[in-house]
Amino acid sequence: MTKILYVEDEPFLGKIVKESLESRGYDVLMLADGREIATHYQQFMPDVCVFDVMLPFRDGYALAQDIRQLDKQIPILFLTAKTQTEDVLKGFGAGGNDYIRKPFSMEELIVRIQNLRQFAKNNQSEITSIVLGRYEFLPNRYELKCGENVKKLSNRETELLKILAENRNFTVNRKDILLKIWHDDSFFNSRNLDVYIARLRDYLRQDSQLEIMTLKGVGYLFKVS
Amino acid sequence: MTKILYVEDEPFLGKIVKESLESRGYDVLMLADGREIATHYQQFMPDVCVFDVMLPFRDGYALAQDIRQLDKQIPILFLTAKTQTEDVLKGFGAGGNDYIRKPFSMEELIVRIQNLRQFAKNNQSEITSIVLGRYEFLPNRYELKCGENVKKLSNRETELLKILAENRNFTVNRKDILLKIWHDDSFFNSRNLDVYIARLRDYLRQDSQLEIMTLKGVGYLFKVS
DNA sequence: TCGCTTTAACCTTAATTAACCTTCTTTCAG
DNA sequence: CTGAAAGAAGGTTAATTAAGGTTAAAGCGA
Repeated sequence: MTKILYVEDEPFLGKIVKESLESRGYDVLMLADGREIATHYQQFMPDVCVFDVMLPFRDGYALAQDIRQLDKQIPILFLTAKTQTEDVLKGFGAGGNDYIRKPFSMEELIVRIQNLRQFAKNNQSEITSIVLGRYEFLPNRYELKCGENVKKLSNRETELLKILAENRNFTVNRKDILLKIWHDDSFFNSRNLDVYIARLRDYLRQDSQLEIMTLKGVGYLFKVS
Repeated sequence: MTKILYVEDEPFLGKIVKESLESRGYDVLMLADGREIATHYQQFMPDVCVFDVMLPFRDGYALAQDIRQLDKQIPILFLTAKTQTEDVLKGFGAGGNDYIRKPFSMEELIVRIQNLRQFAKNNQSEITSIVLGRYEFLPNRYELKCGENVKKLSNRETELLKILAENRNFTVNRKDILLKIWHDDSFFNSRNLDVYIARLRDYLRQDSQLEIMTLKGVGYLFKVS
């Protein structure tokens, strides 16, 4: 079931859109404004975000930037009455992935949501197993297998390895990891991350082809040949 | 360099769009119709497709279906004067990933192309390799190979060698390097660059054909025969 | 109490700063 | 016009600092 986080301040339109999406099998959380967006995001864990641009307190662009701090992948779609090209540019600049001008048809909204969703899915399609050299990582089961040997991973270990494995052969910023796992990049959490990196390196020592490489001042690169 | 396969039958509009994209550094192949699309696709190997919908012989939707036979991943963007929602639906149904209504602004087209490109990029890690004389440089792996010998490079070393290698046999300004790596060309960072240049020279000493030549007051020239 | 997470202490390595050396370039006396 | 002196630009190597690694011990919540 695809979950949609929808922020819309016009209650009448919001109600129609929400019900319309729900009638097609989407699970929709609608907010009237974007205060506390991060909290709602982390609790609801949506698959797609749909933001009206003009909102009280904080506009849709600001919300998109907040969400992008937490998740680089999740599709964000803007919905707005603004028709100026520069608004569209601003939307993409803020990390949005699509931009629909009001008035729009529900059909178009749905097809664009599906499109974004499918696109994003290719990046991380319900990962139940990731092969890492001689190892097999089962994030949903909190397990790391190496042949017959099954190592149980803790929650933090799994979260971290999941981020690294999803971005294998790409660099991941320290800051992004900290925000994603600890929701805060203070000094202590930073040292905390070091501890978990050391543990994962230890667990992955069986295959010399695997390497969690440090990029000082930047982050990590999990090399999987 | 991003390659765009653009099919447009209105020569006047086509010319403007093509030149506009080219002026921004895109490599554009424009076709006036979609006959032979598969051949052109396979020869040109574009990164993004942009199709007008109404075309002689075969419409944009049909072209999209053809392309999808060959490549499930490549982003396809439709460009059309049609404003009916059902056309948009048809576009997505045919395997398109975005749909812009004419008239559109070049800025919006470009930002939507960039967005699609970035999205698609996440799906495949491209391992690039630059051959430098007897060495092989793998910037994404932070490695410099010389035969069997693999030297791990640090973040700064890699960033610098990447700039030099990408511009091999061309001069690179000191200032550009400083701004790109250190985001600031103050005295200290300038001396910092000297230190890293010395290191790279040391690492590359195995092949006397390679030379990082100093152009005093200008920058460097990485000579690779 | 057990297992995980956090804090802490001490160690290692990359990045920066510093010190001193070399080489180009400019300039000005001859 | 020539060529040494002076200064700027950069080279080289070493020292320092800051980022992160490692291991152990202390919290802390079922």
